[in-house]
Amino acid sequence: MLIRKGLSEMKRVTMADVAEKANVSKSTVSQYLNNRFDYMSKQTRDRIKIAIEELGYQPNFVARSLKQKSTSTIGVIVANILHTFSTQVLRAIEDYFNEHGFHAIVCNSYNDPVKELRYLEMLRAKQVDGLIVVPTGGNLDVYQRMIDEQFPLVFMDRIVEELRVDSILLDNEAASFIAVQHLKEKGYYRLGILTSSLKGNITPRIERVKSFRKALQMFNLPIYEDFIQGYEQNEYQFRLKELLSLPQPPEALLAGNDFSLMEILQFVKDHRIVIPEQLAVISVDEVSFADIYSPGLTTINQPTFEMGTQAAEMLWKKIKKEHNQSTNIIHRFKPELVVRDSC
Amino acid sequence: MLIRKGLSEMKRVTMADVAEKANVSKSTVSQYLNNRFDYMSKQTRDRIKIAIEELGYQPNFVARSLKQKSTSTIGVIVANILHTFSTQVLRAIEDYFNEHGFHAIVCNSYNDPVKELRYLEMLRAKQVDGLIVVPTGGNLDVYQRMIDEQFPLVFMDRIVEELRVDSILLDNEAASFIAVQHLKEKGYYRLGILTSSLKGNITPRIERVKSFRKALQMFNLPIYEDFIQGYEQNEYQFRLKELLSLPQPPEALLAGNDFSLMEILQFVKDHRIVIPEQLAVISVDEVSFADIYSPGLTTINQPTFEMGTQAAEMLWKKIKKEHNQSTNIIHRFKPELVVRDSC
DNA sequence: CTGAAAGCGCTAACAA
DNA sequence: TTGTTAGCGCTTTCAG
Repeated sequence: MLIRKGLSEMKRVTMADVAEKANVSKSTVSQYLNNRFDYMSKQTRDRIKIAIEELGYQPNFVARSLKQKSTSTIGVIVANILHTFSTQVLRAIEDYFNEHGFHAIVCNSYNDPVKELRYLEMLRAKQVDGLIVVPTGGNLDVYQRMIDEQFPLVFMDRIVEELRVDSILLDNEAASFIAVQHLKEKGYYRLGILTSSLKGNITPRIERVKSFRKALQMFNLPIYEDFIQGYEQNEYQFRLKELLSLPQPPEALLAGNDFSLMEILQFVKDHRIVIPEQLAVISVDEVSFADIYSPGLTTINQPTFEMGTQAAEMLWKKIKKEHNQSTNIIHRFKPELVVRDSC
Repeated sequence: MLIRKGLSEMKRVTMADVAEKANVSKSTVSQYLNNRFDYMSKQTRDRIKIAIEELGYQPNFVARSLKQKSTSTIGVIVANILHTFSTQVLRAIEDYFNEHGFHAIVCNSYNDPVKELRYLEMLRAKQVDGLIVVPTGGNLDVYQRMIDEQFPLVFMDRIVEELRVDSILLDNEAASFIAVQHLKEKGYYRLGILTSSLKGNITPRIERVKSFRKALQMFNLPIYEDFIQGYEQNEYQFRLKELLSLPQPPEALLAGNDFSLMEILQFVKDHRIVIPEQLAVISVDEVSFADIYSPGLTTINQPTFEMGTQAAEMLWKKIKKEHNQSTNIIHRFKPELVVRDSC
């Protein structure tokens, strides 16, 4: 892999070195490396093989990328890799692209459009072949330019109304409907949904809240606006206290995401509330401990792997030009109800 | 960003286009982009600025990488991104490198040396500037060559005896000692440790089991070999059944990792065992639900962020040649006991 | 203060 | 069947 020169001078082995050693030209070596054996004599092939092994030659993909205008690398920008949703989706994307010899550069925007912009620019400068992103909602102009250029792009989890981009989302309406239907069947009457901050227009939160209301109507249940809330991180505990101290508190709560579920469970524990007798609980997003918690937690699961795989496949087709770039299909995935004992 | 040619021909804007438009040479544009303004007249600077904006020029990092032999990209190979440990470490690495304008390509080896090898080769071919890896234990020759070449490399979580590589690990001995000490103080006498398969020589598992025995000796507690086990994934439940059906079952169990903890809690739930009265539980690795579980789970936490940051910093110094490449310091991080109610 | 020219390592016509 | 040649887009001496 390295050629020793003089005492300690090192130099990377290049294709030229291989060519020289094998007594052929660079282009022949290039042919060899790209498996174009069609017109190559067994002899030269062997000579090249030996030369490569003896020198420990390893191709320089960067040079190849420059020439071919393709890096076999994609970029993925998620909000925060610490969220289960992100990791599972990432795993699926990873697995898919690795099958095709591609790699992924992973970035966290932390929901900050400024960070997002920096990543977008660097990733494009690094010539990634495509991008899968959970968009913050900012940087419309940058995305629009990408769309105009037909740059392969797929959004996940969120919709940006102004942009025509194919997007992968949960069918959030179905999630809310399933929850309400299940709760009604179980005999609960005063239902609520609690999720993270509604500021910032995060699609899944907005959609779940909105369609929760719609579902209540549809199932002829009363709508208590107090029970339909997006809380800031630090207000959950005292707001829950208020909520459950009401003369007519909610009988059942839908946690709009795993974070909200944790907060609810924290409150339940601190106040020795019995689930489901005193408060029924159901949540969107599976959590690792749904099974082992007592009582088992009824959850509405997102098919995260399928969603990640689908995003990857769509991007792949765009990269390979097998797919029209400028569609904006919203792919909705059905959530799945897993009934346990919390409602 | 694109120049329209004829009817629909598109062409990426290059430095040459900017140079032409601004009436300067490519090298001047290059100077500009690299902030070498020292000897540049205000005029040319402005002209270049305008030309860049009007053309929507974006530098091609690949070309730059080829010339400079540095990609500002590192590779990270973890066993499985779905593990909490991996995500947290990854986050820390990400954050650190982004501060320095670097990006990370993330790969999952799934503990498979063959996959690991493929990744190593591709990442090197893509000319990453350094590598952080949780090694499978295979591919010794490849790593040895990297070491010989002084390629920036840091290991995490596992030691490969045969290789001189700087490594970041938990002080596993301390973890076992803390557990045994705490359990003894709480009055438990018959102690056990359960962890994942001991085949495959995975450092943390081996070390935790080994030092658990040592700790028992040190604290004058009896050693029951039956209670010191590495189970395969599918045998936990029936082995636990055997274990807890013994005339003298363990009074307390240390879960060697989060996976083992889940299995224990599953068993506990299925058999209505009361923690800590019938069985005390403590675990290495924090889990998200330690607080909200009833009873709260006493855990021995790894400082994952610090570990990730340290790995990143070490790699950074090696990349920047501020650090000797060929040391093999094992950095041990102290775990932290968080007492809750499960023992 | 700016430009000319060589070259990073590889690919791909086109020749031979 | 193999070699020659001309770049890919950028950086970097070295001249001017």
